[in-house]
Amino acid sequence: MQSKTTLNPQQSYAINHLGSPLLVLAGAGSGKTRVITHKIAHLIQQCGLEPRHITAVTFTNKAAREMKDRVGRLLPKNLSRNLTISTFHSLGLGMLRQECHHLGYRSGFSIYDTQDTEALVRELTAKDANEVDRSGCRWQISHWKNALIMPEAALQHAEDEIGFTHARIYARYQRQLSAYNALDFDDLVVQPVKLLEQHHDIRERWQNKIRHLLIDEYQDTNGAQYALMRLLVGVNQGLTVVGDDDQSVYAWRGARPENLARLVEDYPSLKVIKLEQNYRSTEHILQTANRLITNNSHLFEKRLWSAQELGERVRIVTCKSPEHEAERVVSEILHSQFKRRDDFKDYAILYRGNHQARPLERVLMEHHIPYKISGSTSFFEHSEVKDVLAYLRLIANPDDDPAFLRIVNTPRREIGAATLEKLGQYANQRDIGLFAASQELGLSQHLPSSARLRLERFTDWVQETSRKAQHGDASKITRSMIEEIEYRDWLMETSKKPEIAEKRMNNVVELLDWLDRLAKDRLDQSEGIGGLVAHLCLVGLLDRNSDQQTGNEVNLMTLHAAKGLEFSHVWIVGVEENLLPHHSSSEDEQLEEERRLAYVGITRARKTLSLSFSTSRTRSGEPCECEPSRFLGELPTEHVIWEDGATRASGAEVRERGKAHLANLKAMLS
DNA sequence: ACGCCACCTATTTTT
DNA sequence: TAGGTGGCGT
Repeated sequence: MQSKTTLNPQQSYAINHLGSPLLVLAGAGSGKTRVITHKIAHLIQQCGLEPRHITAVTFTNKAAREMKDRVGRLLPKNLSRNLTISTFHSLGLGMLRQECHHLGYRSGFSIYDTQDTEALVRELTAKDANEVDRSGCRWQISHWKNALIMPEAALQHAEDEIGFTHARIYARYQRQLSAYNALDFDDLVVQPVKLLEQHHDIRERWQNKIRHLLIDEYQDTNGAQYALMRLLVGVNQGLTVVGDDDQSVYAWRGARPENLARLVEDYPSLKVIKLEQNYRSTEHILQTANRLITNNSHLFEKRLWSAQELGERVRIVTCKSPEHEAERVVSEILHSQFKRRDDFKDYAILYRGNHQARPLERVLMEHHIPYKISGSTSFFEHSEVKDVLAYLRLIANPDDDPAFLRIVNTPRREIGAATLEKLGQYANQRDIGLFAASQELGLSQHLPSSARLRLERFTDWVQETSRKAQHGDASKITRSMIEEIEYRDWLMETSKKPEIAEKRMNNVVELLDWLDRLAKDRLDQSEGIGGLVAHLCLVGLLDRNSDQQTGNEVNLMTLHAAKGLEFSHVWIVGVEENLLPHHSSSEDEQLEEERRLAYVGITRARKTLSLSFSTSRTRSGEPCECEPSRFLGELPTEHVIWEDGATRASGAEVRERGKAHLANLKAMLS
């Protein structure tokens, strides 16, 4: 690891460079985050730039939070306070919150997550028979948005029947969203782009606010994000982007690594700096990575070097089956951990697809080894969390029909399908939202008076709560709201077991606690409940996981999820043809992305790296033979060593080690 | 409103 | 093979 205080010449150059846009090509483990954090500190302390004029953008909330922490440690507290360090999406949300009326949105707008947009597409295609590929359509819509292609353009350029259908759905989708006064995640970048393109004055205002923009993981930017970046960078050209084309593994979701090249064209005065010294891995590992990636075509040549010792050779292990592979890996980890006296958390097992975690998980469990699988279901997928958020959404945004429908009868209010059907028709005719429709007296003619009464009770209650929310403390009102609707009872009623109801209620309580903290943090910004909810939808509660990251557990995750992390000891399993590279990635470009994925995995390792593959596995139920990945053949023979999985650890030996470990555990407990 | 059966599909995932 | 979804029946 690089010492805390020193910077190498390239890093220093990147930090000190001012006056023209800067592209930092930062190889794996070359200290790119350090460059960004130090540059921020430098801009403030040496250049006298005010913190509020600096914005740094990352791709995940976690990365943003870590960067905030690190900058905070470099600066006196009062200086880091007004910095903006956030994701593109949060940045966009902030802009929209101030300027949404210029785009026809009303304040209190809702943010729709993936599930919400899925539901919307489902609704839009309900009558179109089941001949529409819904997930494909949603996928396509997102790609259009990421490429800044508006519905009209999509319609014009549709090439086939499917494209045409999807484009028509896209147009309706977008219309529906704006009727709901709602934005999807992609809109959080696309709409700010529209805003800045259309309004010179607003653009200048934002350019004046953001005097220096820094972007991390730049190779992951998509078309819309690139456009936003360009619009935000003003005449003073305060731009620093850091990225690595060899670690671009998100093209499949719209990332455009060619944005690196575009930068050279769009900013003639661009300065390019390469960070090539790796502080992470030993020589054998680094050279293995270097060799693999030379098989890709490159825009910028880059050669990582390390001042570290040679270390151990990279091992390639042949196994009979994924089960055998899992036993082998686990046994090796036990052995190594015992021998080196290090922690389970120093070990990571990486794989291409989530399903590969299964056999590993089973074996780890058998041996009572603590492990952590990253990428579990999000907190927000729990129905109780969605319910509460839907309440808050409706209170902030009466036009949010999906929220209305979700909660109108949850808990039960005896407002049934027939009533909602009539309500929907009425709303449709008059082109208003369901909530507005249910408040209109004219509706009485269409509904029996008992239904009318129940509906009225609900809407009156929502309106009253909404009124309270405008003045009072948002989290307190949410708490009393949960009481008023007797949500706990509803959970008791609908859950199979009381323990489950309790667990679900705990989730609700956790959400409320979060709302508390959030409201306290942002008291000065006088956000409405809508603002809080929007923020919550974006930032999520992911942070709560990192709080509990004290556990000493073996890490299991996909290669994608491993990007940006490092571990002393890394295993990559399933390094097979059709798996890595994945069978659907046969074209050159896709193959290169698969190779980068392998590269990312390899460069996560500090001290030891092992790659394994099976010679057979069951594929879609059918057993099949498999070949070692072509990438293995591309590795430098002098840095790797091939081993036969069967010879090193027999089943008996695995069990033996397992027993020893178990005895260890027992000894520790007593 | 719920549960069961049949069918379909099977990368990577953040916001 | 397994898990998820949609439709239908109680």
